Amino acid sequence: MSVKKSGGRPANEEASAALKAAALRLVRETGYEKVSIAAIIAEAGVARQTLYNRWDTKADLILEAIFEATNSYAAEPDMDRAQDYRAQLEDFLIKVFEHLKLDGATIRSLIASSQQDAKFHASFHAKFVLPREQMMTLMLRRAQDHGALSPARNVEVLSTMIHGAFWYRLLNRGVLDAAFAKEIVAETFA
Amino acid sequence: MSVKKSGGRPANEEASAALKAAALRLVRETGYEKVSIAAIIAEAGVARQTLYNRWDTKADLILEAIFEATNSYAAEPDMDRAQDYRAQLEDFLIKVFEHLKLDGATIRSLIASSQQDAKFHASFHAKFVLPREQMMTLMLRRAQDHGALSPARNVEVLSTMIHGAFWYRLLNRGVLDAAFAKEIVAETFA
DNA sequence: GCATTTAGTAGATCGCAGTCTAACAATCAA
DNA sequence: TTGATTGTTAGACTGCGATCTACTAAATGC
Repeated sequence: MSVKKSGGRPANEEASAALKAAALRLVRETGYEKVSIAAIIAEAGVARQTLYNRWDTKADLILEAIFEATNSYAAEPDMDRAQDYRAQLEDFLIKVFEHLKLDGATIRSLIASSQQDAKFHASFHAKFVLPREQMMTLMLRRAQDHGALSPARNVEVLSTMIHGAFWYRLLNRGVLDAAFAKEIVAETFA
Repeated sequence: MSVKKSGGRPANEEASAALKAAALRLVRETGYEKVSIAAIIAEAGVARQTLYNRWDTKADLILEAIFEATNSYAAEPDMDRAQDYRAQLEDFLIKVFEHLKLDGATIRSLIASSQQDAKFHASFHAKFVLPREQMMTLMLRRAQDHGALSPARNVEVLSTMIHGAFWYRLLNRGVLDAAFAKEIVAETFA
């Protein structure tokens, strides 16, 4: 994929980096909707078309910028505590909520954008949504395998309910804090 | 509120009705994003400003159109079955999912719009989201009061998880069918 | 060199939501 | 009847994301 046939001017990687950095800075500072393409390319010192050579939409650019900057937040949960599955889930949720304090508003906007553009939805779902959902399902399945969760429970549905709970709070500007994480865990293992 | 001080030309109620009808028809037929204000006012045979005299945004108009047309779908669940709380919740979810087959795409777009406009979010939340959430909480509390659900459960959190589950599926283009309703109910009463 | 290919630049253009303007219409109060 | 008030109309205008155009720049292979 993306095989170069022959020569041609090489893409300027600094331009991509500058665009991502500008986009990230401006979006965190000003908010997704208020940042214009004009502002991003001005800040990056790059032509409009150069941006559109690399990304199809504003949402694509900002997804990649956020994604690169925060990949670590989707990290595999701590395996040292594999003995306590409740605590593991709680830690995971608290870490996710912590990240959302910084980028929650932007992620809300990306979710919104994904509702308006099927191509972007596919990319957002594959890069962002699905991996987190699978990680959650995996954690629940492990808890189930070790007897911490009844074998009768449907871990996929449970994962959707947990994930859904904080999407719902995020999209409705509800509070996402450690107390909510605890409450979700309590209901999950009830 | 909305007290008229004196005279002035009375607002043409037919124009409002025509706008709502045009908006509803076009949105269901063509999709939220693809319908332009120009198309709506052309179909309604009304001036642009007349629309903006009544609604602040496209989202406001379409919310009201959808809301009026489908108020019945948020109806109180069947009280004849008050003896079986699991079945009551399942029926409720199945009814909601049934409605989403018709207007799910539009509601996804309204959720997206509400992420981009704080004023619209407040109105959407008050008119659409909160009533449904409260109805769910009420159903769960009744089940709890009658011993169908453990008194240890947190019904607000449970309600968020149930509601969140189908928001999550809706926003991620997942399947919303009777089987999913059954699965949610099973996990809730597990 | 020179043709070919791919990128970058600057700026015009398009489509659409939302605002503004100016003229006209319908109502009430005096 | 006249003035004040509010609504409707048609259309210009603004702002922004996205596309398109024409030109320039940097690489490759012969």
